[in-house]
Amino acid sequence: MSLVDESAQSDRVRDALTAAHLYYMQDLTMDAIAHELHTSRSSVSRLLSHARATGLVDIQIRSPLDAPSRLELLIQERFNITAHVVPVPDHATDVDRLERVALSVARILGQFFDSNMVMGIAWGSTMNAISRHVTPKQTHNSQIIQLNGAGNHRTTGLSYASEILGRFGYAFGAHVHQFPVPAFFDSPATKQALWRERSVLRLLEMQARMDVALFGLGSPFSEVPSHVYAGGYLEEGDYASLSRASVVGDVATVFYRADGSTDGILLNARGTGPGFEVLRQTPRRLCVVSGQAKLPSLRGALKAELITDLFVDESTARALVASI
Amino acid sequence: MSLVDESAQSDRVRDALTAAHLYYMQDLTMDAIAHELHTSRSSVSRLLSHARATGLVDIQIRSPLDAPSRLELLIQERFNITAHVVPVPDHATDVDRLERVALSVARILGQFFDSNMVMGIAWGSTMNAISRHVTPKQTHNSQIIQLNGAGNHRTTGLSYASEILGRFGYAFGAHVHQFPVPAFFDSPATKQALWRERSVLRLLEMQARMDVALFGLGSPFSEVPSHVYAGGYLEEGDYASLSRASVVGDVATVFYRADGSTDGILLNARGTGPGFEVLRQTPRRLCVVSGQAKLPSLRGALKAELITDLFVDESTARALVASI
DNA sequence: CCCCTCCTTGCACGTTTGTTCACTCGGCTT
DNA sequence: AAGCCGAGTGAACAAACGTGCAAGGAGGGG
Repeated sequence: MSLVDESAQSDRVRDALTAAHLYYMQDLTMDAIAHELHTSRSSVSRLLSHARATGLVDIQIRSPLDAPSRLELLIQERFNITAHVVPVPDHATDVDRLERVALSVARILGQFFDSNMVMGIAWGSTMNAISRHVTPKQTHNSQIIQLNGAGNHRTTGLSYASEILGRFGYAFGAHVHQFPVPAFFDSPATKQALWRERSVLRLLEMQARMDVALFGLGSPFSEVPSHVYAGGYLEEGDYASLSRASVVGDVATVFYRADGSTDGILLNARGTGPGFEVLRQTPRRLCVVSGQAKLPSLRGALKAELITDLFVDESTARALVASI
Repeated sequence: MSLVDESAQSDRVRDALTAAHLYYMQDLTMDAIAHELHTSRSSVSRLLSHARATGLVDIQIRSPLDAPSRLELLIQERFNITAHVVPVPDHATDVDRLERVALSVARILGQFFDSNMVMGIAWGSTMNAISRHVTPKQTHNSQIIQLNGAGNHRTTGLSYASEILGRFGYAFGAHVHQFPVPAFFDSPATKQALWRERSVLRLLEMQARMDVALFGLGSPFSEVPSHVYAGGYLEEGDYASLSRASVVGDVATVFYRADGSTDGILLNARGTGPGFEVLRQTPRRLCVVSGQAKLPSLRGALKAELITDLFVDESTARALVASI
């Protein structure tokens, strides 16, 4: 980028800031702003879009604390976590549902992440959807780390996962640390060997002291399988083994049962995600769920105490509390 | 308010919250929201207005830190305070100017005030303008206290000042503590006597430990005199005395000279505002200035180190840094 | 030096939003 | 019991807004 571009850039930012001020603080119309800024109304409209898209304008919704929705209260009481229920009409399709929850999360994420923090991020269709909408927020000295490997026997998986991570990193101005290993090793021994490599150890150490974790849930046996299950990461035998072990879901390729337990699930010895004892040390663990298909998986994750903040669509939330 | 009204109220708030979510987080159109909420588009428009007006939706503008305006930087460097420059076109009238600065301050004030805080507030045309626009924000156990008396020889001044204070108190859900004394006593002895009353002492103690002070500036000898000077609070002789003492302005009826000094200004023995040594103990001291007429007054207040955060219109800001 | 490309601009149009007005529906009074 | 009052509603209109498009301009490469 040339010097000229740079100063044009900062001009643009300054104009956007001024426009935002005039629009959101002083309630001028875009017309009036256009006049003050000596440009056209359309340009002001675009400036304001830009200001919103780049996080110069930050719009938050704050419940008066005494009025979180009934559902949020119920979930809070029953599971001792903070719930953020996303209103989605009951007749919405699962795709809509995911998209709308993801959009909401993307907008609110900045409230959980700040300078000098480390955020761990999984990958999958939910994370992908979120990543495409994250509202930027400038931070310093913050890190985004990949929670689990993404390669399979066909590709190194780098592009998909790294695109996702990259978008988060870009939005927050954070360093991105990829985890260049397969999602599942073919043999536990290989994993153990790699887990002694210094480059991997460095990453594991960062995981151990991260401030925020962001993840969706996998649900291997629902009709709408998650990315891991559709993408060729697992084979027939693996499925059978998961089924035998009564697995109901996974978080970052670590599988668990309905009661939240993980002991004796063979596949976990080959998976690359952080063990739950590591995850549970993380102060804030944001879980994003949409669609009732993930309900069993969600129940298990709650049992395992993996979640501190749950983002969930309204009807799934209702189902969660309905079914004692 | 009846029980029915109350629940209708909370229904309204819940709807407003949902609408705000759908509009600001999920980018639906009002039409779509109307459909989901089973109401008309107009109602949604009103719901959203309501949500904004009551602070359910909070819109902030955050400079990327590396790009505060040139003016803000200059002021910061030269006076060691935080400046918030409000963009106002140069050809605006002084009334416009005041109104627009006040609106901006009203919108941003919530960022400086929170639960369990004590905020001291002066009164005058600036405060009046701000009070008519404050965006509500619910707080608990917070207090608003009046910085100086408001009576004159004709009225007790309670209604004017208490309307102002009342609006702030209502917006923040804060207790309001009025200061039922005249702006200036006729004799210093009366002031000293009252200053030993327990009710007054209680107020002075609160002033001494307030967290935020909010005030405008008076400028006795400019063409556009402030409320105190127009309202019959002072008499001919007082003016002469101020003039002899080279007074350039006042903060909450405490007068000062261009160099920030107050010693030997007789009127201060009869005024009721907090002494500067008290004010300077307050962690955040927000000063709102609009119009170049107040420039000398502003310079004096800066010399006296009364200000930690300055809100000022663009052209006055420019004049402030231009003139060295 | 010219041309090509990419980015930005303002206009024109269609869409979205704010607001006025007439109306309805409880609650309270006479 | 009738009637009045105020709050809230949707329809209709007017204002404000977003966006596709063609034109213009700056930068880089041939």
